[in-house]
Amino acid sequence: MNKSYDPKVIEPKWQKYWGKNKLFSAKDGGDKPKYYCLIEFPYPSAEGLHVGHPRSYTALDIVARKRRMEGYNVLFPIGWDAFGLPAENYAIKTGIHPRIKTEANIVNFRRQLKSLGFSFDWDREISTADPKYYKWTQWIFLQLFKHGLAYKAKMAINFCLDCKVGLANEEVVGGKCERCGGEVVKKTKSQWLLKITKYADKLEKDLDDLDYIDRIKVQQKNWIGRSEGATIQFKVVIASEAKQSHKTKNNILKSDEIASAPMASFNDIIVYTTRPDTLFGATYMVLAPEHELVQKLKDKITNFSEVSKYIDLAAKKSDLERTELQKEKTGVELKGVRAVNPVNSKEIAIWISDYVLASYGTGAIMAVPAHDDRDFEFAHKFGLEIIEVISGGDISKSAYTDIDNGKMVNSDFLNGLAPSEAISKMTSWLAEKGIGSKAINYKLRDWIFSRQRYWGEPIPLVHCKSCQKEILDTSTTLNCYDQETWNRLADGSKTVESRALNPEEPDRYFGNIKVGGTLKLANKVTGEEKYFEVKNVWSYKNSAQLFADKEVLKKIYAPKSIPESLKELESGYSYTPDYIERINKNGVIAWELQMITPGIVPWEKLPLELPEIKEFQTSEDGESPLSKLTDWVNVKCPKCGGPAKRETDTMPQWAGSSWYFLRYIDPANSKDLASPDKLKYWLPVDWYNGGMEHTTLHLLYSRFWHKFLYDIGVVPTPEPYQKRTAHGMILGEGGEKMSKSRGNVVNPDDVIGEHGADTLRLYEMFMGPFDQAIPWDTKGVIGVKRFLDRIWNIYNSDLVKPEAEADKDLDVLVNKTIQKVAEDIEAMRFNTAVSALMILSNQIIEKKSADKASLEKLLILLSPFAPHIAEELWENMGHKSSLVLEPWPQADKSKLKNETIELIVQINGKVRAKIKLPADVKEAEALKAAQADENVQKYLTGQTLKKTVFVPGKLISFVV
RNA sequence: GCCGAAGUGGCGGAAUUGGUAGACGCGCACGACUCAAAAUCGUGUAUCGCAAGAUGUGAGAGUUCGAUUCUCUCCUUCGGCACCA
Repeated sequence: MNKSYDPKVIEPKWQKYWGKNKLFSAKDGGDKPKYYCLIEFPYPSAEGLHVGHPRSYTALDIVARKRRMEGYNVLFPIGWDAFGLPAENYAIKTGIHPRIKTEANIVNFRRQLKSLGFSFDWDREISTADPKYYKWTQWIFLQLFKHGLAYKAKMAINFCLDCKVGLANEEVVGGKCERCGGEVVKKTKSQWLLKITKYADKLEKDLDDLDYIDRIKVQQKNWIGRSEGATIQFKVVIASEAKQSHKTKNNILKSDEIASAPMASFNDIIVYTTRPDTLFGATYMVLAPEHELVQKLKDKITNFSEVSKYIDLAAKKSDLERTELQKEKTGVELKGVRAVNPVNSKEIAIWISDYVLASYGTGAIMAVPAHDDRDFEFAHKFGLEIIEVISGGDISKSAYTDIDNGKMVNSDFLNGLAPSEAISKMTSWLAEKGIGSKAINYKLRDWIFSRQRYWGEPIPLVHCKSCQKEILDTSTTLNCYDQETWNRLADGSKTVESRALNPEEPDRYFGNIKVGGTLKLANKVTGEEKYFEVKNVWSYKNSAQLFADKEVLKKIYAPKSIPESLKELESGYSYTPDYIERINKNGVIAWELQMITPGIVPWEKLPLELPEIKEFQTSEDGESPLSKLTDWVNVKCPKCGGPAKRETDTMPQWAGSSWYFLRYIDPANSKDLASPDKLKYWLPVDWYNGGMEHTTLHLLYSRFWHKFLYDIGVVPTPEPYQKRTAHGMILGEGGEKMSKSRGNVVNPDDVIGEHGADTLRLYEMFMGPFDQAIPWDTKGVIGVKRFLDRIWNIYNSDLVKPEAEADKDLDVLVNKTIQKVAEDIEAMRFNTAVSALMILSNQIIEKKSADKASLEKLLILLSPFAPHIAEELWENMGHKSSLVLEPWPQADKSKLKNETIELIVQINGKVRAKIKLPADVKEAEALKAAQADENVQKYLTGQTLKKTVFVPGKLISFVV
């Protein structure tokens, strides 16, 4: 009677049954506690489902099914991340519209997912390419735009010369075009960017309270790359030819010399450093080649042609070259100008080099070759001075970068301190003197958000020349004469204060500010300009008292809202004492500004649908295919009614997936992206599982969007996902990545066809630790199928006779299994959970008998993993209602221990005997029994017993 | 270079308040069934040894009655970032 069961019959039967009876529908409310399980919705590719999908989906399907049995109202939804490049590339090749192809792929994916028996709520299915859906993607973008978090800037992007198409970073593989293998060059284009950097601190800090696996937290933290340090101001002076030629090593300037130096103060160079303690060791400074001051100092630099040549060379290097050629440092000294180290008035050289990045910090560094590896290498190559300021290393061999050891030397008032102490002492010294301040920097960059592609959400904006002209003509200009002020003001979308910035020259930063007016901010150093709408203006004196007294504040600002800066103060932020003092002395003007881009007008009639086109190829000059549709592009400006043009860029694939989990909550809502009540009920997502590859992309992006939506009051929680786990990749049979070209792709359809969905599900859970990459093993699949066949035979043959009486040992094992399976599911140790089920079934087979209750419990425990066979056998046992509705079993704590145990007897740490004893045996009895053992006696006779160790229920250890 | 994870049979892997190393599965060997094969079932399966026994969790040291588990040093593999000052 050893039959194998036929999944082809029972699996479709139960899939139909579950669907018809809506057993997996989530209710928007009710008495049950809610539980939101989420998997990353798939991109419906032409290849169909990959075996990797079921790994993640089965795992959370198990959790969802367990939660339902535990009495939760579970939301476990599914949808389609339907915009994306492959469908568009296919369209370019074949002329078939991406929508047609994508819809066909979705049909295939839906069939495949249904054939796996996942307990999705299919009534909430969504697709990001559906205009009813992307209406809200566009709406969120417009909110970002209106809050100054979306802006356009000129950027160098990747561009494939063969395909004549702009590429995303993800589409560049090894410096070549992913599609055609052609050469990729940098091309400067105007791009939309989202200001994710504004959320850098929150994205980092809030990770602490989340239940994300450590790897994810660490990776996101690294990516955000927060570092604490200080900015330090260096004055720039003109160097005499004589001083230059002597390569003066100890040229200390007198204070009047600095004051009378011919350079204006706004040509200070500000550097960012994490090691202000080493300031006495700064022997030169380095600017990024792109640093604006290089151009500004053009007339003063005596070797400008050489400098200019270097800048051109650096600009031509691709990212690849710039990192590949990092072995050898290059650079050019700016002759004719020198910087002054503010701590000791020492005159030092200024260099430019491409090892300093324009995009990080201030684009300028102080070089401390004795205590920084890169500076050390650079100083050695160009023969620059190296001064040791921390003892403990050997700076003749390498830079000493240890921050935890060593003592400050050659550093005047820092001498003798530990570096960490020196950092805080130097930082406060700099602040006191007004030549530096504490600063925080992030590696995170703004998110390049536009694609010159067709198959994505159109960006709902209009470019209007007349609106632009109006703003340019009517705006008040505010000039910034130094970079620091610019940096403080030009951030946008926050409150900025005037006067207090520079109490001595208040008018210099003051403009004619009106609510609703437009403010033009002009950087007089670089020529850069930015425009702001003035949202609010306040003026007040003696504000320090106001900060402290909330009631007074309310009176004064009753009709208006409290400015953001004051709110921050209330919630624990603080200003430095000298800053408060300056406010007291001078009073303060505060403006709430919002960055705007002149001439760009939101298109509010959403959705802005993708127009139909026939040519999907990006144009010669890298413009979106949409730009060729003149009828669509030319519109009336929604603001002034004049002639205007649409934005033709589309959003990247990451847009739709940044908020999809919100739409599942209320998928048919046409008034809101989801109703506030339902959002309040379902959020946050309780458990989200996905791939590690999305840690710094989708996961970070969607946290950013969610935090923004929280700030504007759309969603009720500051974080979208409470718990995030990640699955490992499934590799091909040889341990290599599965790919079409290697021919090692396993198609889930084939596995299901041969062995059934339950086998595929169970195998993927059993194959190894869930979070690790693991190769596919066809033989392993067979092993799991054998297990299911054995299960089938337990219930369908005379192999096992159901007994009325429960066997005591079996009862203990059943209870142990209940506990083990439950714990393992929560900890995602699915492999050992399956193993526990195998042990239980093997035991039943060995005993050739089992009671009804035990047989039922085995089916319930198996059902989240292999739901079809479990339902079928459940029905065969005579049950009328679905197994899905059964409660999850609880282990009987009194039945977790066997009555007899094998006590291990060790002598000097070596196992010498195993004796059967009652589980609750006392030490004295155990000792007697152990000493009575023949083998033990052999080792004990003639020895003196030094010590015995007794571990109840486990072992007894003799030391002789 | 920095950050992170991990090294256990022929293979995937079990084993956490430190207490029988190798659960479970694959593979392999032998046996049963069969004319035969497949499937299935049974037995065995870390290494050396006939055995008693000894050795054994990347390497080396340490703590301990006892270490895959804790500490230190080193090696290797994988993943992420990569001149981030």
